[in-house]
Amino acid sequence: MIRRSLRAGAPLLQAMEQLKTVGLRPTRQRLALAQLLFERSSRHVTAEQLHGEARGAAVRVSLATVYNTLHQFTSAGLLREVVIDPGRSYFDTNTSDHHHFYDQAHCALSDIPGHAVSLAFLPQAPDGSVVERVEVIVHIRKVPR
Amino acid sequence: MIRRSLRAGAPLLQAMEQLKTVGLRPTRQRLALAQLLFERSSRHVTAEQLHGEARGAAVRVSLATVYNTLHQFTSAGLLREVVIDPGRSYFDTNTSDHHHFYDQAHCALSDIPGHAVSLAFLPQAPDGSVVERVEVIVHIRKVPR
DNA sequence: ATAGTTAATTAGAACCATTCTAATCTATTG
DNA sequence: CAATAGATTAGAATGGTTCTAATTAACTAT
Ligand SMILES: [Mn+2]
Ligand SMILES: [Mn+2]
Ligand SMILES: [Zn+2]
Ligand SMILES: [Zn+2]
Repeated sequence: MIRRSLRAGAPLLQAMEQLKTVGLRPTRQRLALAQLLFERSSRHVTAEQLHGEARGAAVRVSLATVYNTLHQFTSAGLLREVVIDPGRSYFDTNTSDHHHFYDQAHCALSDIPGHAVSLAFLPQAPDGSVVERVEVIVHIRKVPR
Repeated sequence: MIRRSLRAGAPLLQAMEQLKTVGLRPTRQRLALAQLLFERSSRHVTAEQLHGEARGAAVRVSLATVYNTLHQFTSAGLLREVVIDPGRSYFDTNTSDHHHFYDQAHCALSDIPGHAVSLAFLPQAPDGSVVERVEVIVHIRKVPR
């Protein structure tokens, strides 16, 4: 018990810190979801997936709260929403500048480091608007080896 | 009446030609939708929008047929599906190599010619897969002038 | 032209990810 | 320890999309 708490202490404290700095109350549910999301690196999860993981880890949390939390984390800059699949949103724990490979047949997203793609634009943004973000999606397909 | 038929003849024949070459029966509904889609250049429409236009043009067609037709046209290479908005698919009449500006606040899509964007890749596609298409989405935001 | 065959259309139901509601609970503050 | 603002929740509602199975229309062979 004690040993487990001690081990779990570091990521939990880190999660509390994160939540405090973005002005969200560190509730049991948000702390648990933050740990599931951020203890591994670079994840692309759907709300249903994360809800399933929470249940699997014996964390009692409603699907509504999972949705609320994912959106709050996104607004706070802790997550990024990736819209790539009609009718399903992915949430990306990698908020650094990067792009994606996407295998549509397998609904599989993987990262491309931002520095690995360079692009030269001619077109200005339409008059009266400003560029917010450039997103590059490389659609790939599995082939027999 | 006659004058109208004669004028409408050209695009209608063109639409029949298109459908025939992709192996789809030129039904009243598909011909009407093809005309609505292709008589103007570079459109980005949702199924509901196109259905509304058809109704406005006194074309009797069900929403199910609009969906069927959009997907068939997409499979046939006459349209391209653009997934950019969670829970809404756009169909693009421009099937040439090009990219998009997207104003999320106004759900407004506009084209960027393919030749206006050049990119230098370092990353290979993951092992056992091949690049199918590279999609660039430039997220823009309207600013006060 | 006609009949037979195949494909397309349709209304309405079903689906399903997501959002909403309003009641309950919890963290925070004084 | 109140009082209050904020968070969670079950379950209903939403809305774009897909499905179903019955009807209608296009095509093919005669
Ligand atoms: Mn969202
Ligand atoms: Mn689709
Ligand atoms: Zn990513
Ligand atoms: Zn386009």
